[in-house]
Amino acid sequence: MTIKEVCEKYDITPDTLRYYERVGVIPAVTRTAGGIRDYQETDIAWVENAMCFRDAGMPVEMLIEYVKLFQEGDSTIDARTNLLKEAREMIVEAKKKYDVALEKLDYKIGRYEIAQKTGILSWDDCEEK
Amino acid sequence: MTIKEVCEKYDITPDTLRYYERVGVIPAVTRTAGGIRDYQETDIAWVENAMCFRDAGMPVEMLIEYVKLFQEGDSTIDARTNLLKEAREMIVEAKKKYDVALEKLDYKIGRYEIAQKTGILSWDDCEEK
DNA sequence: TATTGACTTGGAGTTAACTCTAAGTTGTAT
DNA sequence: ATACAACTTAGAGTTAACTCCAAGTCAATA
Repeated sequence: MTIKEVCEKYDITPDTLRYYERVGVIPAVTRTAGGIRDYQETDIAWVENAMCFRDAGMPVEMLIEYVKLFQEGDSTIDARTNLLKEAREMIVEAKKKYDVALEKLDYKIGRYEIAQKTGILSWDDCEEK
Repeated sequence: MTIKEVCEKYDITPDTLRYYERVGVIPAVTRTAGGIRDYQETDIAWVENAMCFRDAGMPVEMLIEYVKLFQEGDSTIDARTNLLKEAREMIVEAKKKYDVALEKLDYKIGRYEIAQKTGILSWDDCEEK
């Protein structure tokens, strides 16, 4: 699979894909004899993982660390497990914050929808729930 | 309430608080005769809102836009409602991605915990669920 | 075989969101 | 009254994560 095809499949730019490889967010991608990237199953799986965790707000630094440990082999299983658990905690905490914001938003939106009918706000926009 | 007290209460730096005020993420804060910030209830509510939405990944630009509309008065109720709904959508979408990552992580962690017992990985680290 | 368009690299530039610095002011404690 | 910590501003600097650029190489087509 060419870089272009991977980009289209995952809606990502070639620059970002090359950047991920360069800094180590994903391991070195398979190349053709001429040196052109030719993504195999495994390369694509790494891309998918990277994007998934980036989308969940995990820092690039953390993904680089994981790939580095992975490449060092089985002796890093403990370290990798810890890293994954740390990542899990980060995501769980972030989700909590998203829920708080969502609750606040829903409250505000409810208020605003009432205000839209009357054309005026009969309450303090900054009030806390 | 002094800037320091607000910082301690919300675990934020004075620089960030001043930055938020400067760019308009929150409206101008109440001052003492000498020009020193003296946060009132309302000022603090704005800070709390700003932090809540920033924690949920809302861009500073969006908060600035909201405050700007708020200061323009009741004629912007529709615009503000739309902004809030857009924000809601962003958060809902982000949460979905967090859930996908969490599922992937839990699967991996489960695998790794088995591997920790044996000391080796008998599976491909990159496999997809 | 010549052209054309996609690919390559190293390195510089951009953007969002802070974070720091310098120079000066305020307010509290001796 | 004087020190001294905490506050003020404008503006510069930093960091993370891309994003772009220039100069060159590869590969499919006329």
